[in-house]
Amino acid sequence: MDRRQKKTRAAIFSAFSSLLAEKPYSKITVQEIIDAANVGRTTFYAHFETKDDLLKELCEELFGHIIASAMDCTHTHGLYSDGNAPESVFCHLLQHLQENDKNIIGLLSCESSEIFLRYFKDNLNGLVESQFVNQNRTTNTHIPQNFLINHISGSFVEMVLWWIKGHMKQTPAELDCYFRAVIEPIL
Amino acid sequence: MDRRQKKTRAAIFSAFSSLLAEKPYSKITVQEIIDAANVGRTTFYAHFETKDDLLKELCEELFGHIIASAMDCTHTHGLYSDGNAPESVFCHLLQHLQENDKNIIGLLSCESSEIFLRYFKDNLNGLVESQFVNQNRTTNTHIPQNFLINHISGSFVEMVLWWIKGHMKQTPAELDCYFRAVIEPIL
DNA sequence: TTTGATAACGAACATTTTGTTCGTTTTTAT
DNA sequence: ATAAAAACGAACAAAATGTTCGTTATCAAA
Repeated sequence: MDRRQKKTRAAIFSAFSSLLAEKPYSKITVQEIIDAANVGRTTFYAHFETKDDLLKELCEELFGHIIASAMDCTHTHGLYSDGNAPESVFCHLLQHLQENDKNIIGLLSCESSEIFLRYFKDNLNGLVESQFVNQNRTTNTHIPQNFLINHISGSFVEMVLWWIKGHMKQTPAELDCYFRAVIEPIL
Repeated sequence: MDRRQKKTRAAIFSAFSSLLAEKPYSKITVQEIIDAANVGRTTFYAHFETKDDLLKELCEELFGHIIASAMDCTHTHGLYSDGNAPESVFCHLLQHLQENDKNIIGLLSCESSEIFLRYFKDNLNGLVESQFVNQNRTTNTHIPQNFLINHISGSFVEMVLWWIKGHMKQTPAELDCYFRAVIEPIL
């Protein structure tokens, strides 16, 4: 990709993120994004069709990154299969979040966080599912597998939201411990 | 409240709900709501400040109803404290949803369902919390109580979403059974 | 270092949406 | 029957959207 394109793309993402920190998504106008990013009106529309499109692309950049990294992680360690190794996927994810790459925390704690959470969960669902099918599970056969998958990824995302809303007082390891406590008993 | 006010309020809510079934919240204009509801522009703005305000009021009407009814339910039965009575609060909630009063299912299955889910969860959190404090719990003291509260209401809401997205194949009793299976082990 | 391609730019534009004002008509509650 | 209040519609300014077009600046590759 052309260096200029990368630059404006980054500028728009950055401006958009900043704006999200101060006002809800619905109140942000394209004009404001343009001004904050210091790009021409035409340029904005050359990159993104609409504001919604911009949001979608930002999410893909954000979560594609994190989930891909977690995917690698699951190749070596299972979901939670091998004892209590701190290298569990969920702990890995939490650490990744804590590093706050691309200001993901800012976005997950802004007024419009639900939008991002939904993207997050959709991506996570795929990851959890891919892990589940590789596991030969014996218990709880009366409960649909995709119910469990949904429960796990849903709970995780809700936990992350709780964590961030409480200003991230806990360490990833602590959180992981909590999460184990509510998930492992049902596996 | 004046009969005329009730009528226009209902007409606007109804029109808004119908529109949500066909397009996402962000793409719905006040003009469309006005046209669908057959009310004057001035009238709309006499009732609601903005589209967001309309959404908020609708949610309050929807969930205030359901949660209040569930609150009554918790006075007789505890959260899940008394064995496996089918009259548990969660089962009650699910039944209430299934009745589809005020087309709540339509709203929870539309493209913009996340918005409603968030309101739902916020209301539910209060309900779960009020039940928790009345319980003298002994186990899992190392896990923060509000983590558990968040986990329970979060999981419930995610389950409801999963249920609706799968076209509500399960009965409320079945769902309640699944939910018990993932929640009771940690209580 | 030239050069052809392409990205960014800004000004201008029609169109849509928003939110408000005001005078009139209709409906309500008493 | 009547006074109060609600609904109405037309008209309006202001703001936001999305597109066009000709110009300028930057890039990548020869």
